Amino acid sequence: MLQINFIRQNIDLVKERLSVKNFGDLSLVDKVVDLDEKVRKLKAESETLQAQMNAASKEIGMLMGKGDKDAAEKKKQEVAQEKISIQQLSEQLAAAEKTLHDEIVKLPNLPHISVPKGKTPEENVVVREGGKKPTLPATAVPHWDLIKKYDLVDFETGAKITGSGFPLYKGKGAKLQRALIQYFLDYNTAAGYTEYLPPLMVNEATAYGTGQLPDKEGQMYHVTEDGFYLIPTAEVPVTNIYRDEIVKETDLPIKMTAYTPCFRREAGSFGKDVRGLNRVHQFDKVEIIQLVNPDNNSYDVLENMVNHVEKLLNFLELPYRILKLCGGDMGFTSALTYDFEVYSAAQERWLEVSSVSNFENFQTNRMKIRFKDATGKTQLLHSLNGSSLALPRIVACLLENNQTESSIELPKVLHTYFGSSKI
RNA sequence: GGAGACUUGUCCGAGUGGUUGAAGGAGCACGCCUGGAAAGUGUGUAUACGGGAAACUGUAUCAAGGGUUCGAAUCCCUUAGUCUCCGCCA
Repeated sequence: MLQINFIRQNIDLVKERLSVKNFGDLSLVDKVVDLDEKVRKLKAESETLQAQMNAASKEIGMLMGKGDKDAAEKKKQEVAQEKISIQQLSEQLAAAEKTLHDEIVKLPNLPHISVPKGKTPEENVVVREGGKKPTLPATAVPHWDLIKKYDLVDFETGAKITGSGFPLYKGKGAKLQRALIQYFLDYNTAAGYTEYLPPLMVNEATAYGTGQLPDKEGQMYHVTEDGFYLIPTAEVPVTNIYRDEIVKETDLPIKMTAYTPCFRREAGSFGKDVRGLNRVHQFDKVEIIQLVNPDNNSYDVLENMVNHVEKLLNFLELPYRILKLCGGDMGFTSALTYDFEVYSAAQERWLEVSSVSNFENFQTNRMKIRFKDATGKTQLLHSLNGSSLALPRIVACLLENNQTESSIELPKVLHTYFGSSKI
């Protein structure tokens, strides 16, 4: 959520930045400013009346204390009149505040100054590429065939148990998941991230905090009986750990990592993109999250996280590229996003495996995650997060890119974790 | 799932309708004391929003929401959470 004070003081800048994100309705900015003015006016009126009433009530209390019942009764009558107008005014105020809030949450985060203009994914900018695309044997096949050949994932039985898009990992396929999760977590904790294992279902307030509600409601599985949502990413429960908290400046930065399954309805998606492990309803992911002091440049932290994920891909010996997303392709809450894609050699296409973003204070404003600075002032933190990494597409690439006639050769870092150098 | 107890500031803990944003203590910060420290001692120590150049000031907040009342931390209702016992269960 953007800060209303900031909008009020930077109307033109806000509009200009929103246009980079191709935000359609710039008049919403004016609307929000008008609503804010209305709220403030009503608030001033209402509080003045309230102050009068509080003073009168105190007087009555004092009169009662002195035993002057008649005077107290008289005062009561007077106050009773005022009470009605206070009620009316506070109803108006509450309605105005709700309207303001409903409108302001529709405004997406402002993109960072360096975000390229653009509407479609084609306009994302390739920052750099790394790794080497392999030369595959003539007999090379996509991962969904390799999965069958080595009996790693049973999609059909997964569909029988739950539905399509719920893979059942099996044997070495299951073990590879475990090995990757373990490796990613070890790699992250070695870099100073604290490991968490959060609840996989969250309540409404939590889903709202990271911005999944209200606009991405359809993306999440909803347990209506209890009002819970299955998490679409560890970002949701983990960032909310600090919701409504004021932390000490000396505790910063807060670095957290978590492995969780992720659940996504992906309503309406189908076709060749969703074959095999390319897009599923349940998948495993390890996430990294940082809450940092906004006075230190949080974009340095973003670069740092990008380098962290990039090194991981180097260790996995996968060919990758890093994209800086254009305004139109960025998420609602993000100020700057880098996507990581790995090259799936048999499918001959790039697959997104990580998305690293700086949200500045957009999420923390919603969640009221703050710290006390040196002067004793409370300030919002900046939040950042990224995947390190999402497993299914990594697995797809590991399988495809490392296939030989009779085996799949795993990168060295996984040998100990997997207990073997090949499948 | 059933029965009961409870939920106050950073923490502990008073407080059953009236100058209570909230006693007291601990912690923390600053000062005094000290050669230095401990002890002692003094002062200060929530958040949000609004007004004001500032000093300061108004409103709200005692789990959350609603109600009764001129007035609620205190009374009533609803919800959530914690604990204890029973049931069930990995």
